[in-house]
Parts: sequence; C-alpha cells; structure tokens
Amino acid sequence: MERKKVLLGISGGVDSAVAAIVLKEEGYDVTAAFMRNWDSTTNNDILGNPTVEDYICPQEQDYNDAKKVCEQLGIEILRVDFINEYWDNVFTYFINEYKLGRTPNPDILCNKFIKFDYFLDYAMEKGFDYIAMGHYAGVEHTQEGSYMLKAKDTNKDQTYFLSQLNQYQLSKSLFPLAKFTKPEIREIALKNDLYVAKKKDSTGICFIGERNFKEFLSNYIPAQPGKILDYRTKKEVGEHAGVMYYTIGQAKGLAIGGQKDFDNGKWYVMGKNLKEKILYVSNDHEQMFLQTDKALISDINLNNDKFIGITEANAKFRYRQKEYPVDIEWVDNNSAYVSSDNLPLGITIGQACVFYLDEYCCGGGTIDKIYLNNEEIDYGEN
RNA sequence: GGCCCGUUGGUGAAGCGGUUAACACAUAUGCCUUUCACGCAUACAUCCACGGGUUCGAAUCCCGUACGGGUCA
Repeated sequence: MERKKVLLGISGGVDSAVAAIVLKEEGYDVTAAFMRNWDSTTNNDILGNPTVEDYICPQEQDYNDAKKVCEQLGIEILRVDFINEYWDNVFTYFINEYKLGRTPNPDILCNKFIKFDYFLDYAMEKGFDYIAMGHYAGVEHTQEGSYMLKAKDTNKDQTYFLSQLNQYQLSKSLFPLAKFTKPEIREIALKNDLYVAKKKDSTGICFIGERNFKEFLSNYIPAQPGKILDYRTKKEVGEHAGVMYYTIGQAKGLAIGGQKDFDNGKWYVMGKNLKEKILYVSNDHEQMFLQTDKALISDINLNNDKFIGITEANAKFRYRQKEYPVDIEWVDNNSAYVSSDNLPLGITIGQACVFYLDEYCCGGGTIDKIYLNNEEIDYGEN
C-alpha cells in the first residue's frame, strides 16, 4: 500500500519540526515547505520593527533553522512565497479594519487565505494527499466529513485561529500535534536532538513577528491625534495619537498618570468615537463599563454541516479566554446573535467569536456589533 | 497692599525632627502569548521649589526669595 504524501508547513520553530517527526512515525511520506509571506523592506515595515537593522532578517534565520531540521530528519524542504497574496488577502483587510476603529485578527485570515488556501492549492497541484501544520488542534476524518477538535493541550489550543476553515480545507489537513502537550513536544525535540529543540517560541502576527504595535500600525495608518475622555464625567484625562491604535480593554500606552479628581486605578479603553477622534476610558474598579450581554456575529463559518442551526454552544471571544455558554439566534446563514447574562468583559468588535461543542470546534465568525440590555454600544458613532 | 495656606519622582498623593522618602497610576524591561489585548514580576526620587538658619540629626522647625491658591480694605 502506498504511503500518503503530506506537505508539512514548516516554520523553523519546534512545533512544526516535531510535527515532522510525528508524521514520519505515523508512516506518512513527508515533505516540508517553508513559507515566506512578509518582506519588511518591500512592505515598508520600518517603525516599531526591532529587527530592521539585524544582519540577517528573521525570516532567513527561520529558513536556515528549518533547513537544518529537515537535514536532520532527512526530508526534502521546499520554499514558497505568498508575499503578494498575504498583502492582498490578509494585510489589506487588517489595515482597513483598523482604519474603521475595529480590532481585526489577521492570523485567522492568514490561515483561511494563505496556509489553508494558496498553500493547500499549491500542495494539491504538486500531487500531495494532505497538508499538515504544527498547530495545536485536532482533526477527525470520518464518513460524514471532517471535524475539528481541540488540542490535548488546552492551554495551547489554537483552534480559535482555525475557526474560518471550511469542510474542504479541513478534509485535506492533518494536525500531528493534536495528542501532545507543549512540554511533551519539547521533550520529543530534545530526545531527537533537534537543532531547534530549545528555540524560543515565536509570537506576534504570523509571518511578521513581534513589533511595537502602535509604531507598526503608524507605518500604514497616519496618526490622528485627539482627546482621551473619562466616559462618566467627559473630563479630559489625556491625549492620544489616534483612536485606531488602541483596542477595547487596553490599559498600556495610554500614558494617563494619577488624576487629581479621580480615584487611583488603571485606566482602560472602553470605546472610541472615530468621527470626533475621541478615545473613551474609565478607571472604575470593577471594569463594569466593559460589560456586554449580546453580540452580532457575522461571516460565520461552520466547518461541518452537522452544526448548521445550532442554538447553543460554548463561545470564545478572544484567544486564550475561557469558553462561555451562549444562546445562538440565527439571522441568516452566516450571521447570528449570541447572548448570555454571563459574557467576558471587553468583547471587541473585529475579533472572532468561535463556537465549541464539547471537544469539537464548530467554526466561528467576526464580532460585528455589541449590546447591553438590547442597546447597541457605539459611543455616538451612529 | 495686609493676612492665611500650599509647593515632595512623569502624574496624583502619603510622610509633619532620626524611614531604604509610603502607595497608586504612568513609563521601561522581563514573563505570558502564533492577533490586538488582559494578567503577572521587576526597575525607576543621591533626594522633598530655591537660599540661609536652629539641631547631634530636617522633606519635616524658623527666616527670607520665587511661583501658585484663598481672603480682607
């Protein structure tokens, strides 16, 4: 019987390297592919970039690491480049969302459009049976189609980022790390003496990396300074460089020190008025100003027809937050109201709402509007 | 002009003769984290508007000067 051919996305980190080992042990015919989707120079990524002056750009370093790993494991490594596709499908949307004052999640789109679309197509054209990624997630291929499962390591579970994958994409995917925890991955890496066994995990936007975020955005979105007002009293408590540089619930970077007529305490962004360039903040101790009990979710993707029309689920509104049981009231095929008396504070427009049923990740959508007591929270925008 | 009160780190603000000059917020760094955030930890006033004096010893008491605020003809 012929072995199934898998094209594994390899990043130069530990996770995808161990994924290669696992796939090999499972009997797959593994080829690796390194993706390059961002070029700091051509994309004018200057401000806020800690690596601009490095001798070797981090992507090349990662490629070299990936190459070494592949040599160690005796697998072929390919190199693909989706820089233009990333810019057109992910980054343009990302910037436009910020310009609208929302807080997008680019990595979800990166998965939807790049890793599990352009890259998937590339693999299929090359005759591979599956693609594989080093995500902490699981997939189950059955007669009724494929299902996405949470990873064994619930602390690292990355299904939130995979919530826009459809049935076809899922059916062509493998997630070799599903059954392992992060410490186990490190252990496997060490046992196999992998070159990257001790390499630090990378964070920041996928393919772009860690940045001073406000400065990074200012490369693409010009500053539009305005006032910071306390929401209750409408008193001015500071100035900002642009409301679009901030997200709901944010405390850092506001530069609001102790205030004469207010209690001690941190100041959190609670809303913005784009037209007036006002950033609303509050320092209420309980942070109840961030409360919400209903949200409109749009662009909902369900990864298996079995989930169509579900009226209850556990929902996650931000990566690494708890799941909250919610009622789902469908508006049409891909938008719905989600509600509960107990939702997390600081639900933010532009982020994803992802649905779970037990161990299954059903899919998710984009948070479009938020409500409290049936009133939309919009800070005078409309 | 007379009288009274105040002036402490980036900000708000404790301390009122002997302190490593609280605390909170900001800021920086680290941790956490494949988004943005939240969270956690650590660092940060050679010094208390300035000059002089009293005292073994002053941010703390006294006297001037400057700058605020109040009040009375």
